[in-house]
Amino acid sequence: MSNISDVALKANVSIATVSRVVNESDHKVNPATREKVLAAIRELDYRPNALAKGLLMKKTMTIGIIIPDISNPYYAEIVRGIQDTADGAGYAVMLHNTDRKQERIIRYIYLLREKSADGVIFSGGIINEYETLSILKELKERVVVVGRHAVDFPAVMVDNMGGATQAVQHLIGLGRRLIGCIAGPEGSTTAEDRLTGYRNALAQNGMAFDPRLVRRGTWSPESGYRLARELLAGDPRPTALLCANDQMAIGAIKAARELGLRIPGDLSVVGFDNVPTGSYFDPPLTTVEVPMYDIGVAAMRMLIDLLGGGMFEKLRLFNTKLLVRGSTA
Amino acid sequence: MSNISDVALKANVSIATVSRVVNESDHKVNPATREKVLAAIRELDYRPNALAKGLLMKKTMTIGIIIPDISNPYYAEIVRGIQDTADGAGYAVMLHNTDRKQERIIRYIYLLREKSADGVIFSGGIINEYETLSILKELKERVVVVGRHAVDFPAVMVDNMGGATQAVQHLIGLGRRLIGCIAGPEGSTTAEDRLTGYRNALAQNGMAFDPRLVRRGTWSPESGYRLARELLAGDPRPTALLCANDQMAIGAIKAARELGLRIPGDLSVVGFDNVPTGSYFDPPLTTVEVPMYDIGVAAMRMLIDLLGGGMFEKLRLFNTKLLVRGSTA
DNA sequence: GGGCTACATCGGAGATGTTCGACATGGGTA
DNA sequence: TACCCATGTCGAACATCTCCGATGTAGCCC
Repeated sequence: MSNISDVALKANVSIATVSRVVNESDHKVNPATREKVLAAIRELDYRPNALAKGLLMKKTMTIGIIIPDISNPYYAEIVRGIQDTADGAGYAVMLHNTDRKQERIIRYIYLLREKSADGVIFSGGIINEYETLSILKELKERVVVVGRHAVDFPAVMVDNMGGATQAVQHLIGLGRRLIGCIAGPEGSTTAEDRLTGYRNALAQNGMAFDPRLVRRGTWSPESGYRLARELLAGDPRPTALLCANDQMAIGAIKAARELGLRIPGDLSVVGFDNVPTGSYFDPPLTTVEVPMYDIGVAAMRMLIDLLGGGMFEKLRLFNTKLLVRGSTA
Repeated sequence: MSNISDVALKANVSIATVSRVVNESDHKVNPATREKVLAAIRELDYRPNALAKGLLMKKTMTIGIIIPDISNPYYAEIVRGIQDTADGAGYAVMLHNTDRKQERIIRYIYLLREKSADGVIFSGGIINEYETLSILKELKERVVVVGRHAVDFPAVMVDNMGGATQAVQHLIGLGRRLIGCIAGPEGSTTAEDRLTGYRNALAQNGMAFDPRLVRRGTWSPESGYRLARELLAGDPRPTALLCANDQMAIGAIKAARELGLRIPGDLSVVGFDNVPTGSYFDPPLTTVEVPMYDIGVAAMRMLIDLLGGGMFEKLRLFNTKLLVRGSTA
């Protein structure tokens, strides 16, 4: 690969002149010279070496994303929003999956530091997250967080509590009284908030919280299926189910069907997130819409502002929206 | 952030010695000195700067992935396989979405060059791909391709043709004679191969290919839905449908349901890929399984071998497997 | 015991590719 | 002649690795 001095040699000018042409720093360069340089660049197919540039400028135009799992459509959609925005602003993206393992989170944070990433977008917490995330502090104000976290970074959040409350309210409005919940895993703030929203709605309606109606899954369809079978075989048997995400709701519906229960008649089910395929189910899945893509966009915008150094809104809260479809009645 | 000379200063040794300790190059360093250096490193929380290292060594331990769209679960699963393997070998991953736009493909290739990525995994072709991909040649043998492509790189391929043929064979075996096809978009070799497999199966059974039974979608559920409505309203009306991926199959099933058709009775539907939620549908989706995760793993392994410089298998073909579930009978 | 050799250990300096401020040059104008 | 503006050149700096040479010491032979 040719470098800047190859270009300088070929164009018969100095290295600095080439640099000026490439960076269009100031137009203090003779048009004829500029043309010579551009011709040499074309001929050698020269591109400036980003490593050298980054080393000198202390800016790499690269950001890191740390999430639990890209094969989870929830995160895939957020990442897509981040990437489109990053790309538009000239940033490249490094992606890391943690599976919520503390060891990996820490490792990736250090890796991103070594690679001089300009900033990091982090999502998907773990239990003892404070000590873990404080490592991120070393990146000095270069972090945006998606979701509620133990450390105070600029954040994009979702009103998970409100969404869950609204969903349960909807079920109560339909006359359901035995409302079960397939919650997310412990340690996930998203899971906690949705569960809290569920409890709040019960409380607001003077209904008792019954732990026998609650199970904790892992976000996967399999876990939703398994736990729904448990709940539906138990006593009391719920007549409605709030699932902490669509994947588990999908699993739950399958379980109900296998047990001969009609949906929504015998069992109403609400999911969460509004993944693309939810509306294609039979019955179409009632769900709490979370604008994943927009969340990604907002997170990246916030990071760009942060890197820009000016003032900006340190917190962006997204509201959810209940989408009533066929799985509840 | 502290650098190597800070460490050298603190440990009272030369930069070279610190480097030797950090890289454990050879044990030609006094244990006492090593301990001093390690202590300084711990104290300053020093990490070598990957930019400087990469610049010098001409190796960044970073690879690029260029795919159409990470929010497509098919690619998300492949990417997950790539990343797990890359991570295990110490490689970081930069991700780029092209939406199959030539302009973006080219831009990302150049970007990866600028950033000195050690290698690239490419998937998701476009029409005039030869000229586009020949740019990749400049990366000089540092590319692994997923799927059939116009340029000869080491490749991981899927027997899409065989899979489609087997699926149609299955439908014919069930007594279906009017078999429609919702194919993928033009320009995608995956789409072409699956369509060819469909035609081959018809030919092998002495059945005529009827273009009225074929439509081309965009892989999305929406397109599957829309095109299925077209096909099912047309004449002749198909009694079975091969869809080029699960997403479109899901859309097609919804369309059929809305038209009052029973599945699989009135219409048998086969998808392709085996996305995780397919088995949770009602009826569970018969599909051609493509081992996406393993494909990602194989592609990354191949790239690692390629970067290693030794000999290795330049082509890896994955067979598909028909998963007969409830959507066909 | 002295001198030489060999080896273990460590330091110096160059090289990687880039940007940019400081400085040089050259021609034109007052 | 002096000065100024438009261009172009030079060299430092970024952080790292590695070759090569320097230093010191121990062992060995005479």
